[in-house]
Amino acid sequence: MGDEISLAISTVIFALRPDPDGGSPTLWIPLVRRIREPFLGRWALPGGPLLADESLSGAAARNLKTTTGLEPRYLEQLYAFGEPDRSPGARVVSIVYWALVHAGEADRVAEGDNVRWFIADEVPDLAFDHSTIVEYALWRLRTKMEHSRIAHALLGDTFTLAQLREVHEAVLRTKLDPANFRRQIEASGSVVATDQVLTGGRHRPPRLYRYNDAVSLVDSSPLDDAASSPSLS
Amino acid sequence: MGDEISLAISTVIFALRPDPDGGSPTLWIPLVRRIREPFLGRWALPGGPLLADESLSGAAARNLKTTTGLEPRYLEQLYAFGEPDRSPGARVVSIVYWALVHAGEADRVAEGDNVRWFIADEVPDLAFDHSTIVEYALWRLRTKMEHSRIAHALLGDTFTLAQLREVHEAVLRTKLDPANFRRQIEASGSVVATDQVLTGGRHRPPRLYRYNDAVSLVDSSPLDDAASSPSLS
DNA sequence: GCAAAAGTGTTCTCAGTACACCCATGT
DNA sequence: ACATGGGTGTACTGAGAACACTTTTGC
Repeated sequence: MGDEISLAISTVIFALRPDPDGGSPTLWIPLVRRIREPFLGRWALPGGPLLADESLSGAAARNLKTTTGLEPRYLEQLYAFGEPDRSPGARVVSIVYWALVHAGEADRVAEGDNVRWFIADEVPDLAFDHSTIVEYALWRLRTKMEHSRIAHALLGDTFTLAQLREVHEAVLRTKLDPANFRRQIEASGSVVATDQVLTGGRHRPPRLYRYNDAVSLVDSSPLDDAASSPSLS
Repeated sequence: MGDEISLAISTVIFALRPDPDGGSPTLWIPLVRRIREPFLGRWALPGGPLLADESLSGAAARNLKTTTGLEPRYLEQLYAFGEPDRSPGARVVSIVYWALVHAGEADRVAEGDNVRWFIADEVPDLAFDHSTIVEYALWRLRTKMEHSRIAHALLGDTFTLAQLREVHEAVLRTKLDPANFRRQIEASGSVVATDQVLTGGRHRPPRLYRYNDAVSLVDSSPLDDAASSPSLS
C-alpha cells in the first residue's frame, strides 16, 4: 500500500459570548489541548477520526459532542487541508467543518485544563496549521454573514432586533445603523414578530422576534442537506 | 487499523466550446470511462489517488494531466464528498476540485472511446455520485461568475468584449445587455484595451482586450495560493 | 421631566437596467 | 446604400447609507 495517508475531521466552532472587558458581545471559539505528540500541550481544533459507517458531517458532529459536548445548530463543511508537511512525521488530510452554536448551548462546554474558550481574533499559536484554518473560518463566517441569514444560529429562540444587530456587529466588527438594520431584516422576512416584549431595560421595551422557519438560513445550494442543521433534537 | 477508508482526488473541468447546433458557445466538461468495477464502462470524473509527497491541488493537477492532458488556468477546491455508501463495496472519500480551461487548451484533449466531451447540462448518468458533483460544480461556477472575474479563465490571451460577454451568457444562461456589460467590465478594471482590433466580421471591428494582472480573478481569501493558477508555465 | 433606546420618515447616492441612438466596417 | 454588430448617452428603478425625528418605557 505504500505510504499511509490518514484522514481526520476537525471543526471550528463559533459562539457569541460576553466580552471580558465589559464591552459588547464577541466571537469565541473553543479549543482543546493536545495530549500527545506532535504538538503535545498546544491548543488545537477539536477533531478526530472518520468512522467506517458515518458521513463526514456525522463525524464532525460526533467528534464535537465527545470533545466539547456541543451540538451545534449550524454545521457546514469549510475546506480540506492536505499539504504534505502540515503534520510532522505523518501524512494527514483534514476535512474541516465550521459550526455555530447559540449562547445557551455554549455554556454547556465543561471548561478545564484541556478545553477552553478563546476570543476568535486572539487565538494563540495553534498546533499544525490550525491557526491558518481558524483565520480562514473567520473569513468565511464574515463573508457569509454579509449575504445570508446565518446570524440567527448564534442566538436563542427569541431575541430583540438589537440583539440580532449585535451579532452582526460582533462578527463583522462594524457598527450598523439600527434604523436601516431593522428595515433590512424586516424586508428579508427571516424573522417574525412575537406578541411579547422584553421589559427590564430603562427604556422603551423592545419587541421579541422569532425565526421564520419558512426562510432558509442560507442561499440554498444543491447540497442543502449537507449545509443544514445536523441535529435539531 | 479497522476498516480501510481510502482517499481520492477528482476534478470537474469546464471549457467553452461551440454548440453542435450552431448556436452560441456552450459549457462542456470532459469525462473518462471507467475501465474497472464498480461502474465498469460508465462515464466518470477524471481523478486518481493522492500521492505521499504532493498537495491536494497538486494531485488534482497531476491527475488531470495524465487522464486528459489538460493544464487548467484556474483550479479550486470544490467540496469533499464522503457519504458511506457512495462507492459500492468500499469506503472512498473524494476531495473534488473544479477547473477552467480556455478554448485553445480544451482542444488538446485526445478524445476517444475512453475520453469524451459532454455538454455540462446534459451529462449522462455518471458513476458513483458524480452526477451530483457535476450539478454542484455547475452551481458553484454560476454563483461565482456573478460576483467574480473568473470568466477570463475560459478565454485566450486577447478577446473582444463580445466574446467575454458570450462567456457570461453561456455560463449564466441569460442574455446580457452589451452596453451595460461593457460599462461594468470597464468599471471593474479587470481588462485593459490593446491597440488592436479584430477585423473580418461584416461590421465595425471590435477592440481586443487583455487581462489586467493587477486585479485578482477572485475575491481574495486567506487561502489565495490554493485558489490561484497552479501552473502558468 | 429626562435619559435612553425603540421605532418611523425622508433624502441622497450609487449600481443595475432598459433602451434610444450614433459609428465603422464588409458586402 | 444598408445590414450588422461595436460603442455611447441617458433616464428610470431599487437597495442601501445617513440622519432627523417621534414614541415609550424606567427612574
